[in-house]
Amino acid sequence: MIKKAKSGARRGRPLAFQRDAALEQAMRLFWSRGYEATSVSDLTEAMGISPPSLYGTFGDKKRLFMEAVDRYQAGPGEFARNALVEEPTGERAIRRLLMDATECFSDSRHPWGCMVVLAAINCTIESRDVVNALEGRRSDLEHAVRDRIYTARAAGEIPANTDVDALAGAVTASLYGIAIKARDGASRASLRRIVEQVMLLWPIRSGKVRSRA
Amino acid sequence: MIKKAKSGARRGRPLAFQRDAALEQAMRLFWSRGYEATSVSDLTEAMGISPPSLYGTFGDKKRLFMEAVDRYQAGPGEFARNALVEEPTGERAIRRLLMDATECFSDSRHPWGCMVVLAAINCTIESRDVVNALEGRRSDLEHAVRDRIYTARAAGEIPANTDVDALAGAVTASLYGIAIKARDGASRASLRRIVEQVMLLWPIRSGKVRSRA
DNA sequence: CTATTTACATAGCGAACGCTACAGTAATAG
DNA sequence: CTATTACTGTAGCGTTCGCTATGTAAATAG
Repeated sequence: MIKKAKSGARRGRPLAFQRDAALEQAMRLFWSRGYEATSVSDLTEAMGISPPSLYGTFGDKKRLFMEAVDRYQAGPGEFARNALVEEPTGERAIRRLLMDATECFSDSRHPWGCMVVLAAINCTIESRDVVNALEGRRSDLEHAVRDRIYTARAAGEIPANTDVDALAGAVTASLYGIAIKARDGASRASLRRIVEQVMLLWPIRSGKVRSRA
Repeated sequence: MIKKAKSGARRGRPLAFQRDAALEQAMRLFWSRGYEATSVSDLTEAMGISPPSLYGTFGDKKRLFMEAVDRYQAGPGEFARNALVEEPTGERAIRRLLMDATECFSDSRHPWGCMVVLAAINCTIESRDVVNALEGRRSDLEHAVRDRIYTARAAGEIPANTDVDALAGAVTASLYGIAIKARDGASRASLRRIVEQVMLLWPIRSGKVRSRA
């Protein structure tokens, strides 16, 4: 087992690879293929290290995946938290969430789609931990979206009788659907137009929920 | 190799199992776990047959999966085509599509979510055929939804300047998102409310696209 | 220097993968 | 009956899976 040192000169032979760069490659592989479809030999090859180095540095395949998910959410997936926190109104926050998701999910510089949505859909029972972990991340997002819309309603931005849960559900469902469409190769322009369409759901302030024609 | 006979008395030893019932079990397994995460031994156990019987009757794992997808679309997934064909107006067709999808995807009598959306997300490169096949099915659905909305627009049900592609994209993205939420265990009631929310996107007839508040 | 610590490289573990060879069994054809 | 055809059960093929035992190399500690 390879131990970690906090700082200064570490006792033994130093790592012959950059931990961050190797983790980045693992993230990309897990992102594009998913947890179980990415084999340890796929990983070692992409990371440029041997199996004992992988296990010594990252524990095992499962912990490497979890760390890759953390890296995803702190890196390419950072847009979600930013959008919900940095925008002054609920509408701008949700619009930016969906628009930035569209940009990220269709960025040609990395795999298409959302790692949190797509990386652990098809798993055997042995990988239940991983499935539950990503399910938890999705649940966290849904709660954050709901909270942001509640805040907007409390601020009087939308009618008091707005069904916040349903609106948040529609927003996150759209996000998941956009992730799948991006994975399928949908153009960025088409995804943007979908976002514009979804944003028409945002309630008007007049206090009356729009009814059907 | 086991050959097929069209009718009448077949020459050799008869099948010791019901082909349809075995295929049904295979469909359920592929539906709940996905293509690669379902092993041939999982399949033979659930189908109650031995590997040579599976290979003799269905070809190989890939062809069995394809046939299971056909069975899914002709059975539990039949709602999609029905909704688009049987309803008199575009709005009722889309509403029924999403509502029936919600019922199907959260039906406790079979696996949650949509097989076409979820059964081949995480695959290795060797299963590219399977991935492309499901991608094609999704593309077919999107075209059908688009066509149905075009028809509605041509019939004057919605404004002539409606962005049909974007609307169809939003509908199918919602459908995919609902599939993922159902897989995650979302309640049927919450999904229904999401559908109601999404249906607020349906354009009004007055000829003026709704603007934001 | 030696001792200790840590990481690397090779090589391979047991198990599961998709799939099939082989022998036997149950039907029809004549 | 025998011959032919078709399916079944057992047993195992070669490969890959996640993971690790073993021995060596490269750093610090004293």
